[in-house]
Amino acid sequence: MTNTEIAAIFSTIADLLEIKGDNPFRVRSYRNAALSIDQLAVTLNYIYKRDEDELEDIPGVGKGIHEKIVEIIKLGHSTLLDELLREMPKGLLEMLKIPGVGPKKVKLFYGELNISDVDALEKAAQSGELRALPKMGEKSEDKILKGIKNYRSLKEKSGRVYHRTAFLVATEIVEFMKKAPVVKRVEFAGSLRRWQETIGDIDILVGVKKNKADESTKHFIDFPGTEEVILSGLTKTTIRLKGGIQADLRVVDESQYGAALLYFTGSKAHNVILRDMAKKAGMRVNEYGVTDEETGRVVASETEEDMYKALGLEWIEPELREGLHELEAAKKGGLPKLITEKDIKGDLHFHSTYSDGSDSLSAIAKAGIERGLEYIAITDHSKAVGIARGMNEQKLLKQCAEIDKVNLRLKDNGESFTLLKGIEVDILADGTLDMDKDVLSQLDVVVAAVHSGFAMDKDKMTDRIQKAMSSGVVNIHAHPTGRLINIREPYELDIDAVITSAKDHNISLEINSHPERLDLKDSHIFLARERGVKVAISTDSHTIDTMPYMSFGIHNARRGWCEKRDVLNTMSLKKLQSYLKQ
DNA sequence: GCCGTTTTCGGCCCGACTGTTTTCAGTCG
Repeated sequence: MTNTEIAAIFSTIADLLEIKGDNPFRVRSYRNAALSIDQLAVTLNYIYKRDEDELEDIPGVGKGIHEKIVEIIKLGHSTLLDELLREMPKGLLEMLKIPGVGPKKVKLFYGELNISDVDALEKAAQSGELRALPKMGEKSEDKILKGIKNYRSLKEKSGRVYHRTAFLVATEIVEFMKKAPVVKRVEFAGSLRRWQETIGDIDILVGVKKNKADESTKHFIDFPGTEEVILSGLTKTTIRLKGGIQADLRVVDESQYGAALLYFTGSKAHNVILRDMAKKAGMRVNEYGVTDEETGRVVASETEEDMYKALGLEWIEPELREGLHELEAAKKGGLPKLITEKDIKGDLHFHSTYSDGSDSLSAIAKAGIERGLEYIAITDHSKAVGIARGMNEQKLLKQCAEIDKVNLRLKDNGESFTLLKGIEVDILADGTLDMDKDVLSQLDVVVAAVHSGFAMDKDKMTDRIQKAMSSGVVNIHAHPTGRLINIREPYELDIDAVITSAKDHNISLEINSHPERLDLKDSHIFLARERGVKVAISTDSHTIDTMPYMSFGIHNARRGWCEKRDVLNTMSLKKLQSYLKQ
């Protein structure tokens, strides 16, 4: 069973215990453990096999959850969950997903009216049965009906959107908010600012001059993309946009902007740990500042730097704020110096008209120069990928000759830009490469990837990739897990073993920057980096229009704690060429 | 159920908004 599946079991246990009215701190423990397990870079199964007791090194996992993990690994299910599901129907869990319906309401509806799923809840709300219950009225019924409608339309779209999708809308909102004269500062916060791969809703933070909150709220509601105002108070407003995404606005006094930005950037786990640390130091942290408990004086609020500093911490990059190791590192002054956009010197995965790309070699070179790159590796598909017009040996050699010509012309024109000869060669089902080795060894860079046989079992797939890695000609292993976010699960793979092989054969793992791929994902990047494996941040562009996607890969690398030295394509052309030759 | 620079018990982040009530519980982030 995967970490995500085991995390889901604990999360479900937490929901059911909460409906039952169990100790809220026990509920929180299961929820924390679920979060922590889902963010883990190694599999629970791997830890269990290596040394069972190490399970308790996972934050939020103690004796009780340790035992339950072992039970799930051994039996394939949890007896506690089975028991809870005998007491309460599964449909109650779905009811929790309706906005405005929480555990107490679910318990009330189930206990008093025997409502056990969303359909029954809808009927009861329509017939006006719910208003007979304590603390329920007509408005509550309306709210639930609306909530059910939204839940159903979102369910079709999986609820979370790609970072890029949310980013484009959020940028529009930010620009719109800047037009209001009362708005002194505005930016997006939340998972968007942390560059999480998918986004649940958009958080916008606005700083205004004293007592000007309502003007900015009015302006926000007038955003042309607004479909419906869900709630609106003095400092907090939520709207639903026409595409279905929800956007939250928070308005604070500009003198408290840093405190609010820190708070609304999160993550929740980061905030919880931060507040706990503050508490131990006699301070209280909220969205308005850091307060010294003893004197009652606010000691920081204006900037994030001030906030962290007041707690004895370095400023932490948003991408690191996941409540994993960053606060400990900040305390010791041991935060990484994250890679930035300007560290990138080239792109090592690019398709041209020689396979399924839409631009010519010279157009790609021109675009590379315009973006200030030193090099782009042309890596078209090999023949196994028929649908992408993959190349045979002959065509590849022909392409190499044209690359030489383009490079000569660039040199004559005084350009310091080079196209590298490369390929994205297929790793066939048996682990051999889809191209003659003698031809491959003539190239500057060989990118290898799996494009078929995704349903292979875990051991076979792992062997297949390891065999390709030991071929002696591969430099980069592309989109290592094959996932498409929200579309296709990664293929079964022992990522630990693949990272070890990459290290043994000095192969770089790709961070594919396409917003639907982001493969490797953040936690695997962290693991690779820890083991000393370099990553290559590539766009896998099929048109020059997607070259800006590099930015998504960079932020993903930052989420994996990558510094400049961890990334292959931060090397200058000269360095890279001698590195690849070795 | 977890956790420990006030350790093995007694805590556990903090505040806004809503709807239903007359002071607050429930939900959300």
